[in-house]
Amino acid sequence: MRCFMSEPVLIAVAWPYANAKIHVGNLTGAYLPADILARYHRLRGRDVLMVSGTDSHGTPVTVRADEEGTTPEQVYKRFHVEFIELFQKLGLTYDIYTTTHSRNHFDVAQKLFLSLKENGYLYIESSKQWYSPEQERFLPDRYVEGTCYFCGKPGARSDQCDNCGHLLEAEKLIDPKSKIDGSTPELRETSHFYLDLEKLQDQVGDFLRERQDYWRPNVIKQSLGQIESEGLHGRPITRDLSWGVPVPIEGWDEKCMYVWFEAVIGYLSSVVEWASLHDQPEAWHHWWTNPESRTLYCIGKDNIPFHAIIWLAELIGVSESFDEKMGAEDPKPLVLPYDIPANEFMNLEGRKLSGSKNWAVWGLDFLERYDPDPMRYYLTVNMPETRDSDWDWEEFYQRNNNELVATWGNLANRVLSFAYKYWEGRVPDPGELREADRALLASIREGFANVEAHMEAVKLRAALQEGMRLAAEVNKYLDTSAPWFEIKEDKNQAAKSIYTAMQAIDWLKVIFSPFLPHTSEQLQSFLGYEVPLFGSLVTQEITDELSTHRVMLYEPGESMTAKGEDLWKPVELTPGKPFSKPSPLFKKLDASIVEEERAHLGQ
RNA sequence: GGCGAAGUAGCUCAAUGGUAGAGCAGUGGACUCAUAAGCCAUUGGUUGGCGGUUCAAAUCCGCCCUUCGCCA
Repeated sequence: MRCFMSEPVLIAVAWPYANAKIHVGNLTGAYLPADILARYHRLRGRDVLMVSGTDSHGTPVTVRADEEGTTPEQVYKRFHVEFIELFQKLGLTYDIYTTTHSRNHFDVAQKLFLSLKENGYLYIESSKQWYSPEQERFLPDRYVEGTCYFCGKPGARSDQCDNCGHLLEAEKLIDPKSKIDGSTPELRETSHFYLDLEKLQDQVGDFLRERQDYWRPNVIKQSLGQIESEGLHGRPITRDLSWGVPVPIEGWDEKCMYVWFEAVIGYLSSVVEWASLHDQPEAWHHWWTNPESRTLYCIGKDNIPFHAIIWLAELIGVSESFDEKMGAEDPKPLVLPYDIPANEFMNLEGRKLSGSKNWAVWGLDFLERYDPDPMRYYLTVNMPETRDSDWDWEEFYQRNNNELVATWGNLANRVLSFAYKYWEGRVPDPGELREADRALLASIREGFANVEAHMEAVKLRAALQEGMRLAAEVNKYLDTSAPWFEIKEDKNQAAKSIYTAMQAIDWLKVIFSPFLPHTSEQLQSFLGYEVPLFGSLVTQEITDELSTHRVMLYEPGESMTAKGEDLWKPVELTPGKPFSKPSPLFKKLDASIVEEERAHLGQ
């Protein structure tokens, strides 16, 4: 059983939707920055929980299931299993990666829905929707096609014409047909619950205004801009659909909650699930009702309104009612977002990513040919933190060879090889350090503080850049002290140089570990540590009354970060300590990969 | 159409009113422990365009162009 004594940090990661593979844009936008933050906070000894899961419900999943002649559940599971495989290979340390299709999520989502209703933030309104008499069910807009009343072209969806771009009113669509069986649907009156955003808008606006100085401008201004220009309006949060979380009200069990309303609740339900899987069912409070808790939402810019407005409004509206429903004697409100460091998008070779045109670099496909750390490196130095960025194979190749291999990997290799050769695999004893040695170590020490500042501000590319600058500084130091000369004259002098460089590498290993965990662990073992920095990822099948679902869990195990100590600081390397013969951390890539990879695009 | 973000060296990005900088690429050099890696030096910019405010603008204001996201 784990004890939670330290500062709670919840890393809430966007939930991938179960109808498309994950590409580098998804990774750099949300999933990778989340893991970098999670690992950093773990190193600080904080009580980190990184959570997410597959967004499994909604119309697109049912559309695909219909097309493939299978069930929505099978469709979501196929993607879900692939997502987990990718995250595991890339080393994304989700404490729990689950799904919205679980009994637990249903319970939590329904409790939250009822809390909002009881607190007066839901209302019912009726509208006209397409209904298929043949199938005896309502049809989503995208199931109905007809002729556009603007441009006269057939094949227009009932809500929008792809030909002329006009938004359409369903009633006016000419000759509507169901895409499923070609039958003619009719418009019928139907009722739905709406989230009363008008009632919550002042509280949402005030909350955002208080965070103007440290949230990213894109997030704050977009949300406030909408509130201040148009104001917020009620939004329907239920659907006439069977694949989803049923509305928990008598007479409404034919309807489901709308995915955008329900999936974000996963940030809460996954923590509840994590707690119960670890036999500490009350532990979710540590992150969700504790005023000390910091919740960071890692998302892409397309998700900003759902998090900075709608989810925020849900949390404010629920207040302590959810805790009450969970049986708390002294119920507390849910914790509101500490930060939402949304990223922009990543393009590919100058063009927008497009799954349907195969204009994408797919995560799993990439990892069949390359290692995870080079991908993590390139995606971080190119992270779209302030504007859209671009994946360019030439640049990937250059940065891998010039920066990872040449500056950092080669530094570790040259120093450890030299030390291994002349000191028989033991850390040399430096005696008293010289001025230049102390100066180098002082600047790495300063590096911890610099990188820390960037990490706390979620400026990950600047943080990694600082790490590389420090690695270059060690290279410069070596060139000046030139231990390969010293060794010929006076081995004691060389011992000082090599000890200093090894010490620097040991520290840089920590600084780089949130970004490059696989190679930092390799260094950890080369340097003779018996315990790894981080734990490992495992999967498990969970069966509940609803279904069976796979979860991925992070297990701290016996790792250094499991102890809850602050490891983000220089620790002295013991002279005489045994270490092993090193091998290169990174592979040098051949220039030919650029053309090969480019040839695959768009095929 | 409304809201928002972005446009700076060949490329990727810094620089919140005070002489436009860094890394990579390019060019030149000395060295050899290391994955021919590393180190030193160096070329390169009408800051998307036009206008305005100011002693001073990449930065503030207005209009326009281009790209992207959300909403209608």
